Amino acid sequence: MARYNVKETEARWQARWAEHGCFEVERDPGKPKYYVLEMFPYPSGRIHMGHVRNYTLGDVVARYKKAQGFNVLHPMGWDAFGLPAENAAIERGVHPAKWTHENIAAMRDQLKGMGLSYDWRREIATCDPSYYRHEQKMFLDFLKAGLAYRRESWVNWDPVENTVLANEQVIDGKGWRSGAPVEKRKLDQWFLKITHYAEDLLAALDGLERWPDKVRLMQHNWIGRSEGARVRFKLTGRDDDLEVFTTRHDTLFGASFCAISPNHPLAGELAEKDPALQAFIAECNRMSTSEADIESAEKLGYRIPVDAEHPFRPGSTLPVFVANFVLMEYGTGAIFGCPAHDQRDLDFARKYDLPVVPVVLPPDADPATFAVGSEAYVGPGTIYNSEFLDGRNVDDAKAEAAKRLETSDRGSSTTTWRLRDWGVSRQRYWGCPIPVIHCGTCGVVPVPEDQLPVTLPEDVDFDSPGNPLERHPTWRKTTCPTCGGDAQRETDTFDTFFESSWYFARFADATGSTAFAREAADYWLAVDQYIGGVEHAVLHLLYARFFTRALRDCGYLAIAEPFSGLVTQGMVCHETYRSPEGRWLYPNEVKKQADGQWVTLEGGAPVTLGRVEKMSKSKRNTVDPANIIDAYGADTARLFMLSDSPPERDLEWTESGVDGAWRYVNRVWRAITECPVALPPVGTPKPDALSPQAEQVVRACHKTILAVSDSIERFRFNSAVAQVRELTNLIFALEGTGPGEAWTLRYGFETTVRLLAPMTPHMCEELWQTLGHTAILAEEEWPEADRSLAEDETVTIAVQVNGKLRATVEMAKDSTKDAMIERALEQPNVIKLLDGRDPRKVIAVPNKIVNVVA
RNA sequence: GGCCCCGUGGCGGAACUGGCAGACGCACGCGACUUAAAAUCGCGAGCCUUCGGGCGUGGGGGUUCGAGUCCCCCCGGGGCCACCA
Repeated sequence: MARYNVKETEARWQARWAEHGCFEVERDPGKPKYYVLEMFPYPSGRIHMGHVRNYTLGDVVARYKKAQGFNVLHPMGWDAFGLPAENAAIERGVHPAKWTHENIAAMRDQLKGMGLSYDWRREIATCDPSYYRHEQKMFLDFLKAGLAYRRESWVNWDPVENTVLANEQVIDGKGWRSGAPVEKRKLDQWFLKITHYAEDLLAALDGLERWPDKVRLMQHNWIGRSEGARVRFKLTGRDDDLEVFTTRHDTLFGASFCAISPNHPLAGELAEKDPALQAFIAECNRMSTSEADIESAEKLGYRIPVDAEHPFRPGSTLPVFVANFVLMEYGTGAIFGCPAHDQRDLDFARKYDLPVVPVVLPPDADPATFAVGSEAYVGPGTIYNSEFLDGRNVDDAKAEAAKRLETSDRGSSTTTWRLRDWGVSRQRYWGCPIPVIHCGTCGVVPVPEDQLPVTLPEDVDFDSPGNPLERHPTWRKTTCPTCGGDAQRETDTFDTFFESSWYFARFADATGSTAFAREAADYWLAVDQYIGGVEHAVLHLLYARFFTRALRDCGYLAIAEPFSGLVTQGMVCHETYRSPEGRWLYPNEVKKQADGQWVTLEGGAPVTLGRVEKMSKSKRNTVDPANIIDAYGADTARLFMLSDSPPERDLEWTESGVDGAWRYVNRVWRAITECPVALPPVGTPKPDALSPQAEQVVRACHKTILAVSDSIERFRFNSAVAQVRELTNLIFALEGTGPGEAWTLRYGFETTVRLLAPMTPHMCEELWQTLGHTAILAEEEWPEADRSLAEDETVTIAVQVNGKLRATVEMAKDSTKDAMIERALEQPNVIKLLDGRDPRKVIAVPNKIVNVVA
C-alpha cells in the first residue's frame, strides 16, 4: 500500500486552497463575522517554534469558526520596523529595507508551508509607506485633538549608541546592546496622552470577560490607580508652596521631613547657586534603576536651606531634603516623610537623625509604651498624638484630614496614576518618521496632510553611531509650511509599538487609500479572538487599547476595545544539553544511548542534561520548525503543538511527542486508506439495524462532536485531540462485518476527518477525497450532533458507603432516587458494611451517585 | 518588599458548576507478526497488600453525606510590579 506522501499532499492542498481562494473573505453584512488574529511577527528571517504554536492555535479557531458558518477574517502581516534591521545594516552593511524584505519573503514561504488559513491578499508590512503614511495622519489628528504633545522629559540615554532606550531595553541599568550604563537625560520628546484614558482603561478591564484574569490584573497594576491627597506645604522665606502627594494623610501629624526629587524644579533652581547640590543631583541621575542597585542603594538626602510649614500646625516646620529615592515621574515629585509608619521614611529618618513619632496605635497596644524601633508600623489602628484626628481609625482620619486640608486651602483628596504618558520618540532610522517640521520662526509645525507620507531616505550610512537621519546631507532640509522659510524635519521616528497599535484595523481594509474604510472597520472590528505571547500583556495590549480609544475620539472607529477575546499562549521549551567543557549543545548534536546516558553525536563524549527551558539561541535548545515540517509535515507539527499542553501553559517540545503525533497521523491515514471493508457510497442513509458495537460507535461519534466542539470553544485543544483519539480507538476496533457496521465505519471515518480538519487540515482533505467526496473539506460545514443520540440509555451509578466507593450499578437513565436507593441497598458490599443496621441517611444524586451513611 | 497564579502516576496532562481521580498520550513491560530487527497490532499497568482490603491529587487543619475542586495555616515552584509616597 502506498505510504502517505506528506510533502506532496501538503503542497498540493496548499495550492488548491489558494487556487480556490478558500480563505479570501469580503465584508458581508448578511453573515455573522468572526475575526481571528495572531500577533504578527517581527520578520527576523526564520519562523521559530513559538510562531508555529501561535499560528496553529489561531488556525484551529479560524477553520473551526469558518466551518461553523462564520465569515472569518484571518489575516497576517509583518511588524517590520525595528532595531535588528539596523543592526544588520551596521554589522553587515545590508540596507534595513532589503534585509527586512528578504526576511519577509523567507518567512512568508515558511508560513505558507504550515497550511495556515490566511487571506494573503490582506498582507501588510508596517515599513511600507503605504502603511505608515496613515499613522502619520493619525498622529496629526492626535495633535489636533490634544492627544499628542511635545515636552522635555527625562529619558534613558545610551551614551554609546547615542539614542534613547525604552525601559524594556534597559537591562540591569545597562543598554541591552552596548552594555554601557544608561544615563538619565532631559530631552524634547513626543508623547501620546494615554493618561487621558487612565480611568477608562482601568474601568473597562472589567468588561473584558474573555481576557485572562492574569493579563487584566497586570494592566490593572500597571495603570496603578492610587487614592490619596495632595498637600501644599508653605515654604519658609519663599513665595511658592511645596506640593506633595500622599496616600497616608492620616499620618500627617507624624511627619518629620519633606523630600523632593533630584529632578524637581526646586532642586534645579537651588542647585544653580550650590555646586555641592549640583554634584549630588548629578550623582543621583547616574544611579541606575535596576533591581539589584535599588535593593542595595542607600537612601541619600541633601538638606536644602528651605523649611516646610506643617499644614495643621502653623509655625511648626519640617526640614526639606533632596532625596535620591523620590521620583519626579510619580505624584508631584515630592513627599512628606512619616518615619513611624513607612519603612523607607524610617530608614531615612534613622540615617539623618530625624524624629520618629508614632501616630497610629496598633490594636491592643499601650499608647504609653508603644514605640517604633527598626520596623515601621504599617497596619491598622487608632490615630493618636494627632490633635483633632485622635481616636479615629485610619480611613476616618484620612477623610477628616482631607476635609481640613480643603477648608484651609492646603490641599485636597486626589487620585494619582502610575501610568505615564507614552513617549514615542526614538532616535533611530528604521521607524516611521514623525511628521513635523521645526521652524526657527514658527516653532514646531505639523507636516501638511497633502505632503504625507514623509518617507525615509534610502541613501543612509550606518558607519558612525547615532541616528543616520540626523547626519543626512539633505533629507532634513525643508521649508516651513507656515512661513515658507528654511526649516528642518524632525529626525526622530516613532516607537515601533506605534505600528502595532492599529494594524488589526488596517487588516479590515488593507489596500484602501485611507487607513481603513469606516464601514469595513465597523463590520470586522473588534477582533473576536486575539492570540499571542503573554510578554505583551502590558505594553502592546495597553497601547492598542489606548490607540483604539484615541482613534474613536478622532472619528476613525466606533469602538473602544480592540480585542474582545484574548488568549496568551505559553512558551515552547526544550531540554538543554552541555558538553564536558560546559558548552551548550543543540538537540541535534546529542543522542541518548540505550543505557540512558546522553552523549555527543560526534565523538560520543558524555553530555550533561540540563533543565527544560524556553527555547533560545543562547542555550542552543532550539529546534528549527523547518526541519520538523520537512521530516514529518505540517500536520504532525501542528498536531503535536495542540495535543500535549493546553495553550496558556508552557509546552515541552520532545522528540517522542512528535513521534507520537506522527504515528497517529499515519494510523488514521492507514485505517481509512487501507480499510478492508467496502464502504457504502457517500450519502447512504443510516440503516435501520445496527449491531450493538455499531450502535456504540455511532453514539460515540455524536458524543465526540459535542465534546470536541466544546473543547475548541474553550481553547482546550489538548482535550479535543484526546477526545478524537478516544473515538478513533473505538472506530478502528470495529470489524465492519456485522449489521450496519460498514455504514458505521463510513460515518465514523467521516466524523473523525471532519473533527480533525482544523488541526491536521492537509491529511483530512486527502482522506475526505479518499472517502469519495469531491468538495474541499475546508469549505464544508462542521458536523452536527444529535443530542438524543449522544446520550446513553443507561448510566453507571456510583454507590458509596460513608463516601467511599463500594459498588457501581447500571441503571436506566433518569431513574428515580427511590429506585437508585433501593438498588444501592441491595449491593452485597453495602449489606456487608451495614452489617444489619439501618443506614442513618442516604443521599441520591440522579444519574450520578448514591451515598449510604452508615 | 507588594500583588497574583500553580503543585494530580516515571513524564505531559484529563476530571465545566463539589459526585466513580488518573481520560488521552509519552515512556515502560508482556505477547502476536518476522529468520531477525524496525514498523505495526493486541494486552497490562497509581502505590502498598497477609489478596479480605488499605493508602492515595505538596503538608496540616476545617466545612460537607461526599473535597483534586470550597475555607484557614504552612511548604515548594513560577509570574508581574517595585525606592510608587
